[in-house]
Amino acid sequence: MENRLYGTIDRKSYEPAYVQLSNILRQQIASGVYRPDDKLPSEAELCRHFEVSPMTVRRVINILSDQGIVSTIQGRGTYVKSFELGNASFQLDTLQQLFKNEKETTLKILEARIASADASIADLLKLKENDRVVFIRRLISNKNEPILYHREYLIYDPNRPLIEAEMEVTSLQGIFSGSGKSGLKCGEISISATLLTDTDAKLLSALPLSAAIRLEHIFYDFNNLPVSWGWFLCPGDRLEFKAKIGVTDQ
Amino acid sequence: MENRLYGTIDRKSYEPAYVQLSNILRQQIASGVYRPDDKLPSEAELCRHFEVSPMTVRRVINILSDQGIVSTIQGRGTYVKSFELGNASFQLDTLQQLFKNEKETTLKILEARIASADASIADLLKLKENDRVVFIRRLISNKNEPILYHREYLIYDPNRPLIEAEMEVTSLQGIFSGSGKSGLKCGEISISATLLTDTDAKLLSALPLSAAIRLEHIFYDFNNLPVSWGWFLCPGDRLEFKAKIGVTDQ
DNA sequence: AAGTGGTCTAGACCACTAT
DNA sequence: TAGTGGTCTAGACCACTTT
Repeated sequence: MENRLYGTIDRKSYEPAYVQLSNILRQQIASGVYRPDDKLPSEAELCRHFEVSPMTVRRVINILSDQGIVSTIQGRGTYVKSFELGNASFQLDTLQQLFKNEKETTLKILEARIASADASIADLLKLKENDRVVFIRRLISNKNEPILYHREYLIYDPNRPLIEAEMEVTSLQGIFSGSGKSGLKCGEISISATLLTDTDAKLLSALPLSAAIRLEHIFYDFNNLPVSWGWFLCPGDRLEFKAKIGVTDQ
Repeated sequence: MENRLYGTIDRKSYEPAYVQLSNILRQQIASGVYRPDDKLPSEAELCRHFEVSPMTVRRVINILSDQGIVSTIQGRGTYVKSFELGNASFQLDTLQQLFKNEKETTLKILEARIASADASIADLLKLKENDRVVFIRRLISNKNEPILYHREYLIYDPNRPLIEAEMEVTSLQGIFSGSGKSGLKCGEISISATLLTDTDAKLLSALPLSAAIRLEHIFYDFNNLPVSWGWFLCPGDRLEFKAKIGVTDQ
């Protein structure tokens, strides 16, 4: 094959060799030196040209493979992938970043009380009907514009002081850190679209009959028991979740 | 420290040592042997106990770190992380899977014609106003229920036969593979909530004034020029994007 | 000084694919 | 048989943190 290898690794750089090499290859793919379905040079060739050990090249290929940029076939070679829509991933850290500017983001507890579980909540939290639950409503605003409205049902734990601690919460993490003193292990979140009710729209200073993103969540403790169920509402125009896809030459 | 290490690696297993070890550690974390903020045994200890080389242990720690389960601090140790909401990621492969059952999923081209770009489209696709673009409307249905309505504006390329090839497309990938014969390099996608217009609602057999997920996309070729801009609409109740978060003991 | 994570080497052996 | 990716070793050296 013709030699399309170029670039060298600066051993004096603070950047590790594997970072440099993966950047070199990613840029060559992004700039079209290697096109989708092209075969990359073999690992042995990469070792020789860039004067690194097999393990280092292996690491680089794994990184590119994890990023969905190349795929490997044992015995055949490493090939450039064309991007797939399904690889796009939306990160919730957009939400998290709301809380970075603490002074601009405020969290207000609208309501916090002990209630009794109706059939659907009992089912979700694996309780009996009429068992006690904690019901909390929160409003999160940025620069005095309400952005998120959160409703949550928590397993009631008489040993846990609940409301006081919540008042100071200024991070999204903090909202849930109080839930269940044994700690949360995992959870599921789903995203959907919904129509705001009149009362919800008023709370969020949104127009009646406007659309909103709904983020529903359920969290489990280390005994795999549900601890919290609830959902966030966010008016369609106040928050945007973005995803990048494909190779970027940064 | 007390010795909480247990489990062994089966060298005869078809599963590589690094997979076995990362599963062992993940399960111990999931089952509460190591709790959030706990320190894992040092890499040297793991080497000794599981009788593997430092590189193998390193690889395992990197995997767990990539999965957001542990974090490492040089000179101090490896610690179990409590899960962060911001780590949740929604994958679009939910969409992709629609097309897995080819017989149940159909794609209908509602319209495909050459149009002239208005100001906003010219701006997005980096054209001049009134330049020619290809406008396509598609309806994607599952078991005869419409699920996605797609509108797309493509750079017009007189050398490319457009419509014929599109008719046979039965994958989400295929929708875009025709766009720009030089191939697509990357793109951006954003997700938001919107209200369906009356005509859109009719097309999607949805109630008027119902909410929908809107996925807007723009794709670029290897010259970093925009090739395609458009959006999908999906009624709020027909498709759900889910994310898992935290440690799962699978 | 001792312990920790982080990078890297120069090989070995294996499984798979092509010819 | 030769070439490819995949796993793994048994060290080395470095940077950082703790004591």
